[in-house]
Amino acid sequence: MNRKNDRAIDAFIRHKAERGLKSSGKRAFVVDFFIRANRHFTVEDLYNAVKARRPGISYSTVYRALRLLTECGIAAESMFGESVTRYEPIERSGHHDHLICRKCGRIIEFENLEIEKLQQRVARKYRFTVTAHRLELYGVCRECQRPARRR
Amino acid sequence: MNRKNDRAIDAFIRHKAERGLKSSGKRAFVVDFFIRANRHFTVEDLYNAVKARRPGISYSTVYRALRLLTECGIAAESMFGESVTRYEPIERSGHHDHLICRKCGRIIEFENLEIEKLQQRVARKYRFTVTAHRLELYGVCRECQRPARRR
DNA sequence: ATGAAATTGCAATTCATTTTCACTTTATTA
DNA sequence: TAATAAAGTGAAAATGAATTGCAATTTCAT
Repeated sequence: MNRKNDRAIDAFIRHKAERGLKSSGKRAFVVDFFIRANRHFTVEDLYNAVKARRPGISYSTVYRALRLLTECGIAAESMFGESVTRYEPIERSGHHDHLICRKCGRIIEFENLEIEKLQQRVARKYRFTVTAHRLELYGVCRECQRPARRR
Repeated sequence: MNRKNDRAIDAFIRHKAERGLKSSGKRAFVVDFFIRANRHFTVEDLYNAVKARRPGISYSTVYRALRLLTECGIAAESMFGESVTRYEPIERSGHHDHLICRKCGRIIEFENLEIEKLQQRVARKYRFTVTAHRLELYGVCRECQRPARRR
């Protein structure tokens, strides 16, 4: 949605102002690209995607942009037990969880409000204020099971 | 209690046999210590705890022991968005999830069968076979909220 | 007891990520 | 608009957790 992207970009601009940061075309490009893509990226993924459209942006810049995006609440880090960190728009991460196939690496997103409600209930029980959560189910996806399987 | 530890140790011995591994007092000590402690450790934690009781066991040995424990299903890796990996007995990890305080780092365990059931339902919907899962709620724990409440 | 194979410790290596630093760009002020 | 202070940048170096190579040591089936 454009609305959502605009909100994210506003948040980024606000964050820049708060921290006394200056503008930069390169960083803006990365930030914009990330927000518009609206999907998860590893740093490498994002770097390559950005490079394809606009060469001359370094890894450092991508890392630094991603850090800012995380700080201002636009992106969220997620580590699926891999060695690399993935980043995804927080609007999404706030509302979905993941099924992760250990065979092919596919990541399926799902959301389930009932589970989220139960999570809140658990937190309340411990007088815990939840600011973020992560739910991941690891296993084997449908396709990877195909070679005939009983049960 | 003892039953469970025995089962874990049996599993380890079985795994050793399957893979043609030999015995080693040092490794056995680490494995035993981990199983008996029945809690989560970072590699460093475990290394230090082991060293206190029995010096002369290297980091490498701890790492390698932990890898074996993971391979044979006794331990599970879990990364709480920190830079280090934690390991915990899988008997536990299979049945509980975590509340993680972002202020003090405290980790509270909880279990909730309803959530687990819902997870299974989600998996079924996607024809996904779940072999492991992870649910973490991040936020601020009860104690860390107490002194707060500023002006 | 022998010898093939596993284990160990240390150092070296890997790999993702972060930081440093010399240089460039931005933006505020004069 | 020029001066200037501060942020941004890329490339390389540094960091830090985890892994690995290797020589020396230990295990164990024979």
